[in-house]
Amino acid sequence: MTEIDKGTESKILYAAHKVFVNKGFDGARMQEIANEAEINKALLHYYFRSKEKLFEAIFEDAMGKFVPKIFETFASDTDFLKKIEIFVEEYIDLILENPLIPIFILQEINRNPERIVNMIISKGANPQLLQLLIQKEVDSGIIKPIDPRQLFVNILSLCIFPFAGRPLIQGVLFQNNKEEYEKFLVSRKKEVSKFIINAIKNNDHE
Amino acid sequence: MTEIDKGTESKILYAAHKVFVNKGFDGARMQEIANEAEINKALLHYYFRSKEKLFEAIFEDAMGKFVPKIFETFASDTDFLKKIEIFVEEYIDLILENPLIPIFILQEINRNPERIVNMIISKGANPQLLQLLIQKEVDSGIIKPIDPRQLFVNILSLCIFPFAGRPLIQGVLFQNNKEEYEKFLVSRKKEVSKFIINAIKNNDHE
DNA sequence: GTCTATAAATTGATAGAC
DNA sequence: GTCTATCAATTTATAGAC
Repeated sequence: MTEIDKGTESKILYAAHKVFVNKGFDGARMQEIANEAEINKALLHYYFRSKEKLFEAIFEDAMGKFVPKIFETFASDTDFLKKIEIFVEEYIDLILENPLIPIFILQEINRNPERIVNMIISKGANPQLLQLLIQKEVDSGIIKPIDPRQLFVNILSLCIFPFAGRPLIQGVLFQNNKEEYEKFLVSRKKEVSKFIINAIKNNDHE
Repeated sequence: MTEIDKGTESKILYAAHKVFVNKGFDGARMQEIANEAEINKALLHYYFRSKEKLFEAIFEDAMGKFVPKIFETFASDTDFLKKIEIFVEEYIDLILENPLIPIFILQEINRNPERIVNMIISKGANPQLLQLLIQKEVDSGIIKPIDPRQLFVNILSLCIFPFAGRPLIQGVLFQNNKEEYEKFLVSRKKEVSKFIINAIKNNDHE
């Protein structure tokens, strides 16, 4: 806790977040969460019925922070290429503040793929709108012809993967230099949108 | 086993691969591996001392299939842009045959980041060479100025992420239509290299 | 090499006192 | 609400017969 004791339930949620995000559901231990929260293990079951319920609270919260954001930025009515710049910058910033969330989410959706879709839709995701919006840019000739879904997945890939694969890339490309990799990630905020815009901008158009 | 009984050790490795890749180390159970291999649980410990040792055999094998390949393609002496085409096509094909390996590797390197680096180097990865090679292309004006490491990470992101995030993307963008998503992944073999080449090709140059 | 039986340790969950 | 003590089930690993 950064703040001064916000009550037991908050302490539990904070501790559970830390442990689940680091270890995943299968690797997490209720005892470790209790220790982290500086309370007794039995109290976890008093506030949340089971490990599964406690996990769901944490997972839903993580999804809520990372999924709607994707669709919000693109729903604004700025210039499309500008929207990409803003999205990439803000999304990488968001992940920089919670660098373990991507691998946590990827891990858990693969462990239990069924529950995902409804959760996402309920959190306000509107993939159809986003696709139409991209298609409109293609039709008007502002960007080169591309399947909107491919572009969408490309954008997400470029933002998210470097965090999910961090140990690998940091180890191989940066001799495990944490600070250098941090800089590398920060500089991606500009590099990635440059890369995407170069890829799709239609130079014939004016 | 697709082939007719290759001996106990092979049966174990095949079964362990299946279970570990699907469930991860923490989620895997020795009993399930034994069932899958149609042998007794004690026999697992006879052939491999412990769950940890058995896991390492599987993990090393997975790394061996997916890491060296990255550097091999780029070491050939074809035209650089052609190399990107070939790499993207072949690497996506490789993952299509083992679609769960990416999330498996990402999950396990995050669970135990330390052991990674040495393993990769020992498998013949040569990141320095690849960086120099990209830098040469920049210097000669064939591709636009870019940090070689950024380009490298971009290529990997675009190839790997759509598999790691499959349940999410397939669920949201494809209403969970498995066949459609399969087609989408296959068409990425062409789409991704087009995207990358558009992004980096220097049109001023000739 | 392969099996049955079982040990030994871990872990999620509950009972019951305060 | 919070704690101690403990249950019950699971799970890795080993002993020992064949």
